[in-house]
Amino acid sequence: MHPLHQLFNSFSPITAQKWEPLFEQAEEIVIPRGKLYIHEGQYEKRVGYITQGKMRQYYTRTTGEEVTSYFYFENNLVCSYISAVDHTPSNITIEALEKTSLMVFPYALLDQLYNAEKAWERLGRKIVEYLAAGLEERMVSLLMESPEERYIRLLNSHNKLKILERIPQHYIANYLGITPISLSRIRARLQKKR
Amino acid sequence: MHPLHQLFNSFSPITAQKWEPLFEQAEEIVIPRGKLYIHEGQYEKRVGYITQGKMRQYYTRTTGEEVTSYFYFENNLVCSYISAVDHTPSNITIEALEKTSLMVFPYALLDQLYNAEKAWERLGRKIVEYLAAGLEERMVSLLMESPEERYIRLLNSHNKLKILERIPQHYIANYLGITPISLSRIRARLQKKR
DNA sequence: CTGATTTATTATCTTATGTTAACGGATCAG
DNA sequence: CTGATCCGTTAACATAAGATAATAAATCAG
Repeated sequence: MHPLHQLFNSFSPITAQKWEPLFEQAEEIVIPRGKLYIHEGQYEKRVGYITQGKMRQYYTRTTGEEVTSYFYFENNLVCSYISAVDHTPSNITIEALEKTSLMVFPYALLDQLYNAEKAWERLGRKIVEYLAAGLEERMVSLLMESPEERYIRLLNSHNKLKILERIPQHYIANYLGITPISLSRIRARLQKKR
Repeated sequence: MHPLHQLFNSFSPITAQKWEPLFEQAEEIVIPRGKLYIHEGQYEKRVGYITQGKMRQYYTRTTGEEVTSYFYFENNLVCSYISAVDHTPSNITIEALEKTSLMVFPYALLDQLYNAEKAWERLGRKIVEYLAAGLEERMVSLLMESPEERYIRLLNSHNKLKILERIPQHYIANYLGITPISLSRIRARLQKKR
C-alpha cells in the first residue's frame, strides 16, 4: 500500500478503489534547498505529501521578519489549508530546508472526492480535526508557558526530537517565539541547573 | 427558521427535514452566573448553543492558575470539541460569566447524523475548518505580537468589541496572556501616546 | 584547501513583564 | 447604612527578553 494511502487510512478508511483516482492524478515534484514550495500572497491550491526532505512554514510580518509556525518532515501533509479551502491568497510561506521531494495533487481533486463520497468527506473532517488539535496544543503552549518551558516541552516531546536534530537552532528559537540569543541563554541556564 | 439551524446553514446547507431530528433531541438548560458548564477532567460529550448569556473557557495549570482561552456569547457553539471527538477527558473548563441559557444535544447524535448523511458530514467538516481558522489566528497572534499589539488588535477587531464591553478586564488580561497589572500599564502607555 | 558565509555563544545595555504591596472606588450582602 | 469583597491602578523591585556588537566555531563554495 502506498504510504500516503496508509496515512489516509490512519485517519479514516479509504478503499483501494477510492484511492486510485487520487493516486493517478498525483505527481512528484522536487524543491531544491532554500526554494519556496508555497508563496505568501499566492493562491495555493495544491496538497503536498513529503516523501523525502524537510520544510519550514512561516508567516511574514509587515516589517519583513519571518515567524516560523511549523516544520514538516517525511510522511507529512503540507498545504496552505485555509488558502485552499477559502480560495484566499496564502498567508503562509513554505520553504524547503533541504532538497525535498513531494507528491502533489490539486485540492480541487480532493474537493471533488469530498462531493462524490462520504468516505472522503469523513477523511477530510478527520484531517482537519487533527490539524485543529495540533493548533490548539501549540496555542495553549504559547499562552500558558514561558519560552524556557516551551523549549523544555520541545526537548521532551520525543516525536519532535527530529526537530532538534535536523533543524538549525535559530529556526527553533524563531518557532518558540524568541530570538536565537535568548535560546542560547536558556540553554546555558538549563545546563547550569544540572 | 431556528437560529441554530440558520447558523448551521451558514456553514453548509441542512434541509428542514434533516434538521428536525437534532432539534427534537435538543434541550434547553440554564447555567447560573459563576457555575461551570464543562468541567476539566470529565468526559464532556454535549454540544451547546448559547441563546442568552456569556461564558469563559479556560485551562488550568498544575499550579492552579487559570488561563483563559476563549469567550463565548449569544449564537456561539460551545463544546469541548477534542474531548467529544477523541473520547478523552476534557482539558478545558467553561464557566458562565452571567446567567446563561443554552440549547444542548449529545455529540453522539451529531456523530450519528454524520454517519447517516453526507450533508451532515460536510457540515461537521466546515465547522472544524472554522474552528481551525480561529485557532490559527489566535496562535499567530500569540507567536508574532507583543502583549500590547495583541491588546490593540483586540481593540480594533470590532466583532470582538463585545469582549471589551462585557468582560471584566482581568479576564481580558488573562486572555492576552498577561497579568491585569501589565494590562493596566499597557492601557496607561496607550493613553499617553494620544 | 581556503576564504566567505552561516551559526551559536557571550557581554552590555535597555525595556517590558511578573511579583508584591498599597490605595481608592465600585459593588454587594447583610 | 456599613463592612467586606472585588476590581483597576500605581509604585518598587527583580527577572528575563530584545537589540546591538564582538567573537568563535562550523559549514559551504569555489
